[in-house]
Amino acid sequence: MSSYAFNEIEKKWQDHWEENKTFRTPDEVDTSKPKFYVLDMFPYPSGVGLHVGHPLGYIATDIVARYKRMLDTNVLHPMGFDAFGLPAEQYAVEHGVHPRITTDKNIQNMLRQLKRLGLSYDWDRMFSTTDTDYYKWTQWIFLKLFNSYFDEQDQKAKPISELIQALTSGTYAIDGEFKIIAPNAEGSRSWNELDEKEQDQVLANYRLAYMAEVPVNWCPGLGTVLANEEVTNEGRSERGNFPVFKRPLRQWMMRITAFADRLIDELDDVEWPEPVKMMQRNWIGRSKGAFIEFQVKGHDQNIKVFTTRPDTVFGATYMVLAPEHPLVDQLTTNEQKEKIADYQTWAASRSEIERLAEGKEKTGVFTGAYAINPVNNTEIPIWIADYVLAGYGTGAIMAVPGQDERDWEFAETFDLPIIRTVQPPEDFDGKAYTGNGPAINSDFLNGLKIKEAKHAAIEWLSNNNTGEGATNFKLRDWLFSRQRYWGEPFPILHHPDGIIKAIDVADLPVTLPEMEDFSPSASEDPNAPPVPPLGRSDDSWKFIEIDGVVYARELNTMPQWAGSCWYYIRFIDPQNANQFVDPDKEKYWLGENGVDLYVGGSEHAVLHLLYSRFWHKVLYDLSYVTSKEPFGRYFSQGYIQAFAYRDERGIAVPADDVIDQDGNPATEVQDQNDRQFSYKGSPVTREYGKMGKSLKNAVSPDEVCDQYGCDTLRLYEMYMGPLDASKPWNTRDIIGSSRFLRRVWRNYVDENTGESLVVDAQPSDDLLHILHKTIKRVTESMDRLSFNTAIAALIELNNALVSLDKIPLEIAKAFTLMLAPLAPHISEELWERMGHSSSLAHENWPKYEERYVTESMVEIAVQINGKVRGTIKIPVNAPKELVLDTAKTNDSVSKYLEEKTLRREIYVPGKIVNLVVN
RNA sequence: GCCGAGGUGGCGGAAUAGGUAGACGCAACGGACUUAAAAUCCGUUGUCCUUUGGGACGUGCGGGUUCGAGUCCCGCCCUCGGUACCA
Repeated sequence: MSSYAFNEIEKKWQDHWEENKTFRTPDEVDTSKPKFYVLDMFPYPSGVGLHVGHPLGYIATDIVARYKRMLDTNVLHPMGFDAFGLPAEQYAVEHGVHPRITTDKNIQNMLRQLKRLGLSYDWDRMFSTTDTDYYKWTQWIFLKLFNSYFDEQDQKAKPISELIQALTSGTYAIDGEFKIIAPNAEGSRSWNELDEKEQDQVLANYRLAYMAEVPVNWCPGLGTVLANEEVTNEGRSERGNFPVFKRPLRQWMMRITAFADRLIDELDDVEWPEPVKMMQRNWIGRSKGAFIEFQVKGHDQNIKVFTTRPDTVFGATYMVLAPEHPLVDQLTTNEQKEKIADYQTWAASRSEIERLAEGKEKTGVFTGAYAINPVNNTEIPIWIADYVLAGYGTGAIMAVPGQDERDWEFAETFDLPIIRTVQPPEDFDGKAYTGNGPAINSDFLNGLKIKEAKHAAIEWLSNNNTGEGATNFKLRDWLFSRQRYWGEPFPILHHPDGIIKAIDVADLPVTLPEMEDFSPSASEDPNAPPVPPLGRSDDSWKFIEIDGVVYARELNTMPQWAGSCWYYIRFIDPQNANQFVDPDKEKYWLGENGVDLYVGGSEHAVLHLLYSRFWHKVLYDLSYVTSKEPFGRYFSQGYIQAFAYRDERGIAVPADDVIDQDGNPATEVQDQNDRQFSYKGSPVTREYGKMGKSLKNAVSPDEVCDQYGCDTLRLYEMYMGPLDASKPWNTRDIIGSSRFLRRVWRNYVDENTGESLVVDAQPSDDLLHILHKTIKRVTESMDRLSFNTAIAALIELNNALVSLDKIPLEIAKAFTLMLAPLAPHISEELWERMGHSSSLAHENWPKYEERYVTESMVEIAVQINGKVRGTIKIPVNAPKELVLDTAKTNDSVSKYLEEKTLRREIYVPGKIVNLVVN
């Protein structure tokens, strides 16, 4: 017997690849050859290991890597672990086990699972973001950011030393808010007049990594900041139900907003799915408009607003400040104080999503103060309302109900005046009119179209010193610190007088201290200063004496994003102890376009990809990398979804143990409609969602490998549908991929004798046609990552071989090579059995010959009035007249032409004939 | 709410420039082989009507453009991803 023994075969070839380092990309490659850098989003090593959803992208990139190697390309295909993160830390808090122990254990398990899938990674390049050798360089990059500023003139990052130089030499002066202004400006001071602390404040306003007070969800009961999604509607923590307060905290920030224009504009240069580019553009949210200053009646202060519609300024009938706006307290009149304070408290407890939701009841409170509209000196009331967010624009708006729907709703609710300043069309019967039209009720703007009116308004405002044209972004600076233990420590020291000192590059890495208790310090007092876990570390770590000054270490850590922001660079040169990457290697592997193919889940479409691009651009400006963009081509994969079941209490139960009314396992009847499901005798309800731990519907790749082998698993996952679509896991369908491979095996190997069925004989002409058409189909499918259709083509070719007693060598070889990227183990085995002594990993991909791909006759459909009534076979190059005659005289067509008038004849060569009659 | 994607047989999906809807696989049904079962091989399989020939309908719902629409346009419904501290 010599049936398809996938267990032995897969073990044999995985060992072979490992022993021979088949997929090792040497440190020095032949750089005259083209390169292909294909990368996965590396996983977080979770305790439950991989489920079958994880490898979806990994299998796809592996196929590409193997395919590219067969096209004589240098391939870089690495893998690692994004191993800082909350679960290991949470486990440490609860069980006192050091996160490193948990993390290492999980990595070992996931590594075993990944290797079992036959993925052709260069494992010698593997690392984790938690390796000190790696995070040393994460800290190094952080220092580059800290020591850089954004030069507005040149639109690029530069070393802050250049700015200091310019300041010292008196090129600029400093204003009262520690911002740089023209020299000798009124009320300015020169840099050299400032003390060290003041100078530090100036630089903080320009560094790309800086500290600032920002409002966050502070949960003193947990001693940490929470994500919006971790806060309940009642304003309490999901975990533990502690109260949560919106409170300003001094946090590390990244000045990503400085790069907003480039992050939008340079998207044009990358080959990414258009929807992802769209999401990034919308996220950055560039809008052109104007800042306008409104004087407050009886106060010195002005209120600055951003508006995209400066043309409607005559229609500004009231103003709205965000409840958190710093001027609210000063402006509010005594009678209104209590109401305002109540409203502020209420608004602080609401999530941003709730606050922006349209269609809900508008809420707000009058401050009692009035502003003066600069264009007509009208007094307009100042309100606060939660539909204005502190973080967007200036946190204040001029409300123009005539041209803005939300303002109209608000004005109606509170009976505020509405003035139209754009003439709606006569048949317009809506409320706010946002369309185009001539300006009305607008003095010097009257009659102008929106675009002209905007220009005119901005010109008037600048001439009168009450405003200026401006571009505003929705994008906010990136909040970069976390109150956690299991993250990269900041290479930062705090001087007792508040000055921030960067640790010397030579003293990197700053390693995490050993600790027993990893929890942050909780408190009942919402105003108590936060004490992150590192605050519990030994004083010998927390304090460091330099030149007689005792500095305190920064106690926050970096977010998980930090490690994943640049790992694609480190893979190029992972062991380099002297540099974050060797410049020559970087130049070859990233080149002009960066990573050649990056595959990952669409949930990363905005944040991770945006943060990475930002860091990359800084490194590019500082001449550390050669490509403007990190990822030249990006592909979003879909999710594997699965059915999940909940009991009467709404708790998810293990999907594996759910049965239907006839006792069948639920997983076998999931696509039938008339099933009632139960778990341990009690009825359960069914839902559908992303496979994972929380829904208890995860399927481990180990199970499938045990039962069918990983070649089958690989094929099944790719055959489920297009890579970018989400699709349901259906265990029952796996058998189809398994049958295909067994059928392949039997075409090559006599199961009774073990003899090869491959013979060196001339294939029939028919078979050559099928072969070459298949090569064409598979090659084209591979090039567009359409592996499901590549597999379908191979199945068809294989089915055509089933009826043969022996298969010709030419066909057998080409078929094996095409199957190899998809199902590499069985392919290597068959290749060896055809007499080859080395791996097929670097064999040449088959090429098709045009003469076998084209047919002499083609079948086309004949339509009458757009309905197919028959088909005809015609020579490929038949002249139109002949085709139309053949069509009209065809038996099943001609009867539709009787007693009718032929009005029109359409012939699309090779496709269709359509005869229009009546 | 906002931004983005999707909806095609009993199920997963195919149809790359608007041109024969349902390739390929699963399930189901019929047959061959077998003492039997499994495995394997051959065939049928969108729905409805029809005696055969065939006909009508059909890509979430409602409209539209076109000789021709799964594909393009307008309006709706539902599902999924993101919404900045999950990453």
